[in-house]
Order: sequence, then structure tokens, then C-alpha cells
Amino acid sequence: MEIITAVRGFKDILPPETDKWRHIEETAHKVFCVFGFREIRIPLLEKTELFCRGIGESTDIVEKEMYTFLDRGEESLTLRPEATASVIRAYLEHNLHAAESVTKLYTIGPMFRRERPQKGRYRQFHQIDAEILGPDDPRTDAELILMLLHFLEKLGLRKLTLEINSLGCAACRPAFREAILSFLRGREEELCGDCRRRLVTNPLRVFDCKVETCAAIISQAPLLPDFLCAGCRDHFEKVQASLRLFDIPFKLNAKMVRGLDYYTRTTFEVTTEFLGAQNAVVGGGRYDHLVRDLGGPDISGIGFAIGIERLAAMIPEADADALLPGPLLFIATLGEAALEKAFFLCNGLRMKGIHVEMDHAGRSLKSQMKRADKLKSAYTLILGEREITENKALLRNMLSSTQTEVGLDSLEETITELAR
RNA sequence: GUGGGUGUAGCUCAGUUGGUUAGAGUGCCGGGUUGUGGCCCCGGAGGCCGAGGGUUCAAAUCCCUUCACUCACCCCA
Repeated sequence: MEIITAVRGFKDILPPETDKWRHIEETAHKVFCVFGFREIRIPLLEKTELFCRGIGESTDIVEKEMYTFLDRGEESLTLRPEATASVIRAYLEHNLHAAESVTKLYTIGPMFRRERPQKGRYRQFHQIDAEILGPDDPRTDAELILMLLHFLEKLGLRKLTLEINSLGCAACRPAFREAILSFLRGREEELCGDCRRRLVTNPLRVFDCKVETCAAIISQAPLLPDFLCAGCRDHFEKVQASLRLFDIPFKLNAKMVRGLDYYTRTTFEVTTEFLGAQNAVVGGGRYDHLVRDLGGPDISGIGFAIGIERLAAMIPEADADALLPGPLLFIATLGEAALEKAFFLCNGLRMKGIHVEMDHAGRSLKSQMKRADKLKSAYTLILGEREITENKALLRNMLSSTQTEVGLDSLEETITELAR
């Protein structure tokens, strides 16, 4: 019989990889808590309409990457391709905006996009998503970014680049859009096929094009920052000033655009050189009208999404190894009486919260010692027929290779003492 | 959706112009005289050579198809 394999683009996360993941998630819980965020858990499945309205009908995500199906042939449902729309849906559905003026939420979980898998890109991938709903002042933007970088630093990640930009607002972005459109239309013949398509779908994306001729044209194009209205310019400058206050290094990238329609004003991205083409580890930004567009009051928000797979890929295997300590004790036995005694002791200690391992197969002492060594056990207790009759056992320190005799009657106390 | 690369032991990979029972390292199991780990030495288990078809006396090797993985485009976390 053939075995059944996982679906393309869907991955099993196995140990020791899971140790890294837990470390990442635990660090997020701690750091976010300190910054006043509460966890929210939301469904993986939503009505398709939520993402069409939230992310934007003409985005790649909605157009061709969503897992959408008819539930019993009636209602169109979609596996969420991102978290922000769902968080806001829950925020509105439970009237959280009425309960408090500032709401800070985060959630961790899988997202689904039907893209061609490649390094750092999977069809089910995982994000840590944080959102601040309510305030729209520039310090909030800076605070969120500050928390993000603090989190990344806690994980010991280096060689990351923070890039920021302002996309403007409803007042000034249309003017820029017109300017860039008329500029590009004038030189449409020289653009690559992809860019001509972008002209219709998302003109700002042309800035990202890697084709040389396009890049050359773009270098002469009008730039977004020159079109920002006074309000947006002021907001953006204050964000930068706040970042400088905490000595956060950042790069201004006037050409950075985002793939989701809802972003306004501040946008940011954290990239790394380690991950090949999928170099974005974090993406985020402000969305001034998303809450309104999803049927709520006109409340502003800002958030980011961290790619856990991409983050985990940056933590070296050696570091992950250190995350998993070995057992405190391995019990090696010889003979049935010793095995029974060890079985009782081993599980008794475990129930006291001490990590103890043993072998039930009755192998040679040598192979049990090998096993203890491999597991990186700090101590090995040798319990044979001889020890049973003499009512004692040998406790071996695996690091110093020294061993002492310990009384059988006080074994549990002795080991518990070691655990301190 | 479009290109390129790769599929041989649990893992990392060799496998010469097609030619006997398909190899190594690592990991796993056992052993190196009485019941003691790491280093070293010896032995063992473990492979429908991704799948299907074709060429041939003979295919892991050549051809076709297909699937999977992978990298890049695209997109994005």
C-alpha cells in the first residue's frame, strides 16, 4: 500500500524545528504582553466577502491565491490568507471599540495562500500578527515598530534591515497615482509585459520591477514622498523622530509598496539577506479606513505580520540545540528487580516535574550508558542486582565522570536535591 | 501561472562509455572477555535506484510520460 503524503506546500514541522517555534512564540507572548497586547484567537475560515472587502478585489491574493470553496454549495468560504481582516471582523463583531479607546491585539497561527512553493514560501505558512486599533498618532506607529525590533533582538537575530515609507492618505495618494500613471503611460512601450499589466492593476508595483529597462524608467519617475500632503508629511516625520529617539536604525525606501490595498501612511518591512528571494520577514503598516470599509466606525489601525517559517530559518541549528536541555537523570538497570524499581522511581520523579529517562528493553549496561550520553543526561543512576541486594545505587555525574554511592531508601530525596 | 535543477539506505551523497549479489559516510542495533558513556576498532540490520511505459541479450545509467521536491520569475510573511 502506498502511503498518503502531505498536500503540496503544506509542511510538517518536526522536532527539533518545533523547539525553535516554541521559543519564537514564547518570546512573542512575553514581549507583546509587556507592551500591553492581549492574545486573540480567531477562526481559520471566514466568509469570502471579508477578504474581498478587506484586502482588495484586485490584489493578487484575492484574485488568484485564496483557498475558496462553496460550503455545501451555498456559502462561499475562504481559508484566511492573512490575519488583519479577521482581527478587525472580531473587533467589530464584539464591539471592542466601544469597550476601550485603544485595543492592542495579537494572534499566532496559520495562513493559506495557493502560491507556487519555494524557499520561505509555503501554501500553509504561519504568522505572528499584531494590531493596534484606535489611535492614529505617529508615536503609536513608532511604538509598534519599537516593539517589533525589540522582539527580533530578543531572538538574537542580526543583519536585519528596517525599511519604512509613507503611502500617503486618501487626500494625497490619488494625486501621486495620477502623476505616476501619466508618467508611465507616456513610456508604456518601453515597459516589460508584467509592468504593463501592473499599470492597470497596481501601478505602484512598477517600482519593484527588476527588469533593467523598467528600473531605468522608474529612476526618473515622480516619487511618492514629494506628493505627501502636509498632514502625512508631518505624521511621517514624527514617526521617524520617535524612532531616532530609541536609536532605531531605519532606511527610507520611497519605492516600497505593499501588496494589500488597505495600507495608508506609514508602511514598513523588515528584510534579511539570508532567505534568498523571499527576503521579507515582517511586513506591516497603517490602515486608516479598513475598519470603516469593513462596516465599522472610522477607526484607524496599524499592525504587522511576522513570518514564523522565515524567522525560524534564521535561527542557526546550533542555537536550537541549546534550547533543548537533556534529562537530569538516566536510570540504567540490570535485572528484572532493578527494572521494576527504576520504572517506579522514574515516573515518580517525572510527576514531581523532573525529567528522567530510562530504557525498558533490558539492554546491556554499555548500551544504556551510550543512550544516556546521547540524550545529554546530566546524571546516570546505575541500578543492578548487586545494588538491590546492598540497598544502594551508583549515581554517576556524566560530565565529570565521577560516581558516588547513594542509599536506595532516600533515592527520591537525593534526586530531588539534584534538581535544584 | 512560466522557466531551470534534482529524485539511489532514516539523513548527506558516490555510482565510471548501459554489463555480475547497488556503495560510502553518518545514524540505528550488537560486539571489542565478568556490570560503565564520549574516541577508536569489528559486525549487523536497512534500498520496488520517485512512479509508469519504451529501447536493449542486459537499464540506477539511454528515451518518453507522470509525480514529487527544489530554486528563480511572479507575489509576499
